Amino acid sequence: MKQKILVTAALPYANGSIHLGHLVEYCQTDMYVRALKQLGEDALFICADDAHGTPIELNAKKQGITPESLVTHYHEEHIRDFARFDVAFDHFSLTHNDSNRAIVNEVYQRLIKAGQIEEREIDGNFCEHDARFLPDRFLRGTCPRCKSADQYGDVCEKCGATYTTTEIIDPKCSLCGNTPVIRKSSHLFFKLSSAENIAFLRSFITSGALQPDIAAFVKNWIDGGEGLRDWCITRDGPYFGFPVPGKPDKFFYVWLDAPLGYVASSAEWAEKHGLSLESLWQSPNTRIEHVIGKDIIYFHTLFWPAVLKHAKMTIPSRVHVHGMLTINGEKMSKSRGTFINAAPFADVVDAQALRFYYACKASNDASDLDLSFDDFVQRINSELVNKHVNLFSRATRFLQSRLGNQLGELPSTDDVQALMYKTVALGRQIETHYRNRELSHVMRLLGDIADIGNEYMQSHAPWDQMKTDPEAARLTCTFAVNICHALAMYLSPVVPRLATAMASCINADISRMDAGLLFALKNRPIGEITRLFDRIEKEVFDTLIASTASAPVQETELPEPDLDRISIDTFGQVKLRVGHVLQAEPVPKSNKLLKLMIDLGEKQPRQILAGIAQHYTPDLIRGRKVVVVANLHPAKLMGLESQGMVLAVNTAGKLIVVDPGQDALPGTEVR
RNA sequence: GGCGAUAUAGCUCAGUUGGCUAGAGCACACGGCUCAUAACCGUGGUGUCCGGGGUUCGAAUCCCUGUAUCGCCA
Repeated sequence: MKQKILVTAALPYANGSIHLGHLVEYCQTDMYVRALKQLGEDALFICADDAHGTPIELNAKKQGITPESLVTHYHEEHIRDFARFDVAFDHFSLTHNDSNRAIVNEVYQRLIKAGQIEEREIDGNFCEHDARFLPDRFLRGTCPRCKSADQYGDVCEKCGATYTTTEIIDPKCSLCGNTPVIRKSSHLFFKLSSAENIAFLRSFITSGALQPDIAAFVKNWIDGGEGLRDWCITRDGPYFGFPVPGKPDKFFYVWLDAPLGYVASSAEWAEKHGLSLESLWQSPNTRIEHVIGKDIIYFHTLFWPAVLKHAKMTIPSRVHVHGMLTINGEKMSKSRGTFINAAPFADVVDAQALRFYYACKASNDASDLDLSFDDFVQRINSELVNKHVNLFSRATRFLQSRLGNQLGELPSTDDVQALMYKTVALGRQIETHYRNRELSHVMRLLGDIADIGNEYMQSHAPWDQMKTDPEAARLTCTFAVNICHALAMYLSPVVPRLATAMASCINADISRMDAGLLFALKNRPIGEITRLFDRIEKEVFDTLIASTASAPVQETELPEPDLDRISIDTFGQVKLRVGHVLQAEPVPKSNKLLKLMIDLGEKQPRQILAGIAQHYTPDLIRGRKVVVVANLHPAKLMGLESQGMVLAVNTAGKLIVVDPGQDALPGTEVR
């Protein structure tokens, strides 16, 4: 019985639209699976939408809809978007359904049986205002190590310290801003750090399932620093997820049920095809391959194989990690308009062009892939259109316009024999590269095949042959058409619609990828010739970026209340100037305000009130250089006009006036 | 801060276990062709292979170190 290859792509989160970054993974994996199938492998492409977790729950709440209708909305949208990009899953499910619920409960029972689950009581931050425990992301506070303010509940972005949500100083709920209280709550832990599991994971990462550099990377997590911790697999309600049987108000953590979505989606496919789930996930005859981005290595190389092992399911043969997408060399950015969703892209550019481009640039390692607009336009126009499509066009149209649409024999000369041999050899290499996911190598060799056709046309010049020997011209074009057959065959996983159109024009079969089937087109008519692909105008990206940049943000992003990005222009509207404090005196009846006269390099010093009296005496501030917001509307405080604002840092309740240094000249702009 | 990756022609990148004079595409220049979606073919490279040190008969490749850029941090 033939081995089955079950390939998965990571589950997209049903809380937003598919964008070009997602598509790197789905397009590449789709090309890989299509190639496997055409090579005669029994391959399956399985995926699902990831429906659970706090961000979805909160986003739904914000929009006044149920989480179910939110994820259904995105699920339907994702299906439409994937179809436009020819991403052809064998099955695409949603993790919030009964089949996944059944799998999760079953695996939970198996983990308990295997002695891998332990209940422990832990401290958590509970917000009484919102009546909920606050996960890391919904807690902000001051880093206990470097004292940077306004950091996440688990890690400091300034100094990189990691800590627990109970260690952070001055915690605040990022939903309502109130101070949470510490409450105990009991949770279930998967015993990831046991000696047994660590030994297993060590063998897993060296089993060949991971690229070598990824294996080294993961090994650091196991052996380095703090080592592995046990993994908390539950969350307190309210939480959008599956309830834990027998544990009121506890839910399974999304990262437990999401990867099990691979299994549940497989189960749905199996049922549709009259097969058992066991034949897919509990059979040595099935090879499991995951394709993931490097952002989720942790879950797929540690938790996931360990969970599968104790659930007595098949350990992945391969966890293939790819890099992230950058655009014009930088991370995708909403303010630069390069955060491009799938649908608007497909509205202005044939989606196959993106597949072609990604194939050209795809490496087999985890290095990032850059989409440069200039490079994209150049590559599509010069390689796809000028080289491949144009070869097709020149060969077929010559036959059509001058030779009655009829193919002849293949030339029997030695040079043609050699070229056929070379083409078949290139085809064999391409087949190997497809199996190894070396798509950029595929594309390079494909270019070599097109060169053979173009060079042959050029050197044999059928337009000259026509003058003396029309049948010789027919042979020349017949050879070129057979080269086009090779192009269509090997392009078909990458640009399936284009390849199918090419094949049907020349009545060629490309359902199987096999170099042995080439050079079979002779002595028969070719079909109707159509224009296959148009060049891309560089300007489409200008309009795409303009529309993306100006479009209102449709869906709510994860709550990041203090991280709203502004443009450089917005920042430029704030005029910050160096000021010299000439006079300082207390404001009567105020214990917070000081009245300052500040020289901003203008004709008259300005009167500015600063709320720093509890931290600075007049003597302490007088004579110092400060930073002032110079273009604030004047305001009246305690009956006195303030013509600006002095900048100060609030560090754990203590104010420190921002100091530009005594050498700074009054009036100098601060940027 | 920790860990990792990358650095090769104007641009995008190949370069397998160290091994001839370091390659390809694009761009550019010149020449050819006119079937083709102004496409195609040919010719053209003075590249501190990021800097510095080391191992070696021999280093783009291996080791150390420095710099820059990028990524990840449950």
